[in-house]
Amino acid sequence: MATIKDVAGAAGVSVATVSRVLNDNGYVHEDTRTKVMLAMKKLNYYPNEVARSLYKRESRLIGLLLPDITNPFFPQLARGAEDELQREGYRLIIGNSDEELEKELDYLQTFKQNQVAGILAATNYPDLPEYSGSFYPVVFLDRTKEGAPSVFSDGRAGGKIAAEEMLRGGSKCITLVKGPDHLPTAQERFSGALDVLQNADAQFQVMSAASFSLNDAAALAEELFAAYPETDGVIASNDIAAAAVLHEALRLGKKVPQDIQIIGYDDIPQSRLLFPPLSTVRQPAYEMGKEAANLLLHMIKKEPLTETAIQMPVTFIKRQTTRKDDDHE
Amino acid sequence: MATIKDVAGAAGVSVATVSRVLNDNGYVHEDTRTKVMLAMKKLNYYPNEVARSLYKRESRLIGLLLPDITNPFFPQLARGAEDELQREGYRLIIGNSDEELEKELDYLQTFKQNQVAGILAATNYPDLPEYSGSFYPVVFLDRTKEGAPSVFSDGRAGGKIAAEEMLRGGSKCITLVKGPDHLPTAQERFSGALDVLQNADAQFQVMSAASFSLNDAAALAEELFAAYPETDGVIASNDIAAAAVLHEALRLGKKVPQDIQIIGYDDIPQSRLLFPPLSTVRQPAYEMGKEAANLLLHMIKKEPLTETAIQMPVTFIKRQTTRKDDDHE
DNA sequence: TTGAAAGCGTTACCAA
DNA sequence: TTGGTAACGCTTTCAA
Repeated sequence: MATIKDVAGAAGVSVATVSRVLNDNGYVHEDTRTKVMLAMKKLNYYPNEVARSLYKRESRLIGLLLPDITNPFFPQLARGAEDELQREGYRLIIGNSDEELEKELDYLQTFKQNQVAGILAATNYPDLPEYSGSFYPVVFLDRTKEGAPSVFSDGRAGGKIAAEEMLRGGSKCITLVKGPDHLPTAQERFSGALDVLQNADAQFQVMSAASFSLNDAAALAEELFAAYPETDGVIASNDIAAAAVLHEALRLGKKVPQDIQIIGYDDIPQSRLLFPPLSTVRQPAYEMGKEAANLLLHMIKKEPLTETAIQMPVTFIKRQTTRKDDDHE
Repeated sequence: MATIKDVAGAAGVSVATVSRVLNDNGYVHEDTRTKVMLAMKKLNYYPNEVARSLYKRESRLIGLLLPDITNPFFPQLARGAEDELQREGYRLIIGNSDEELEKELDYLQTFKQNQVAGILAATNYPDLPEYSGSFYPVVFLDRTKEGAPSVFSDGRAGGKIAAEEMLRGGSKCITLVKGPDHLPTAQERFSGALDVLQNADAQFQVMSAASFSLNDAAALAEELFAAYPETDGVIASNDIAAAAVLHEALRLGKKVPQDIQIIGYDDIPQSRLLFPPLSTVRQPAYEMGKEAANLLLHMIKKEPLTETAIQMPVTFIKRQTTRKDDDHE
């Protein structure tokens, strides 16, 4: 690979002037500029990012920390971030933590060692000192932290909407599925729904999901109908859980949405391909990724921030696992 | 962040000896080693990867090029690779090409500028000069290239299995969905199935899918039943398409698998949550990612390779969108 | 067994 | 408007 020296040699100038044309700063005569550009073209020169990073003490890499890219919600977040970052010349180093502290710390460590320009973190441990040190800017993604830059959606509102729609459809014996205790986002949507249900004229019960994994979702769905066979409405903790519940309901011969309504959360792409297509509360994952990337970009450029905590709106996607208003039995 | 100089200062030795203990090479007295280790601990020192990379002209970063992480098949590939690379201290820089040449070249370029140690590429353009230059080792993932290291699964066998199972279930009017023309993997599974169908006592027709996107899949499913209402078996190009077909079949009031059998391809995690759970041909995506990472690791270490083209086995996952042997109408 | 110093490819300061 | 050179943090000769 050609270096700046080669270019300087070929153009008959010093590396300093090559650097100047490269970065478009300082004075450089028009003639020598073209000479240099020609040489660069001829040698197919591209600057070594590693050398740049070393000098600048900052690379054009962004660390993206995710619980698990295998969960369909996160790839969208990642894509949103990537597409945004891309345009400014930043790339992503990705790390899946599996929600394990050790893995997370390990990734954080290597992010630092690679002099990342910033970090996008969907973490369960926002209070880690690693996130408050001023090594690099951090934006929390799908998570909040008091006073820290973050992008998330309105979980309480989402939970409320789900419960309201469930009631509107006329369910009288609702099972509310509570997501993993350690996930604040899961708790928020849960408590939003709980509030509504508690003040409503409907019977309801709560079940707890151990995780968002497929296996746990399937197990939960079975338990749910075993424990509460009279359930005629399920507010699931996310779309995966909802799919599992839908699956189990159909397996038991129930008609959806006539016998039982089901509402998911997230609106992952696959949800519309379920049958019946899943009614769900949509989080704008791709846009959240974009917003977070944007915020981070501003921080990296040390531009003043107007807002530091960006809350994205949540919307109800009415498909066919819920009934119409006038569809009550 | 503490540097090697700080450590040297604190330990009262030269940076050279710190480097020696760091890399565990060359002679260093036991006493001075402990002195140095103590200093490192005290200063919470971790070597700057960027500086290392610059000197070594190789970073501990691996470029991972994917069509689209949003397609559920790829996150698994990525996780497999990540988990394997992780153990040897390598991290992933990720790039989604959307199958666009320009984006791909752009990522390849920046991978090089970041001096990646190697590249894992799920590319449609394996013949690009970028892949044959000897800048960095490359392993093709889910793709083949004559004589080049690659990890893929046996598409023809997969297609055959799908067709055989379809026939075994007794379908007589089969629609075979052909995936995008530009995807060799899609063509292979297609031609495998085609071979079987052509030599069988069954009527069949072919439909072409423009892409693997959800929207196209949904549109295709509608067209399929409009064009071939008598279809009693669909061999889909992948699980997304199969989900769409299943969806449409149920919407039309068909019984699955009694009226129509459906077979997918890939076995993405969500497929078992469909109802009825999808019968499909499984590609071991996670393992493929692992194998590819492993192969690449060997190449990076310049270890001799026994095999360079690794073909992974494909298996039929019998769930409930296909009939039993004796289940014929 | 240790240290001095060159070099990896840039950028930026200071002189010219 | 240009060039020389120190510096970024590390590794690796080469000498001592």
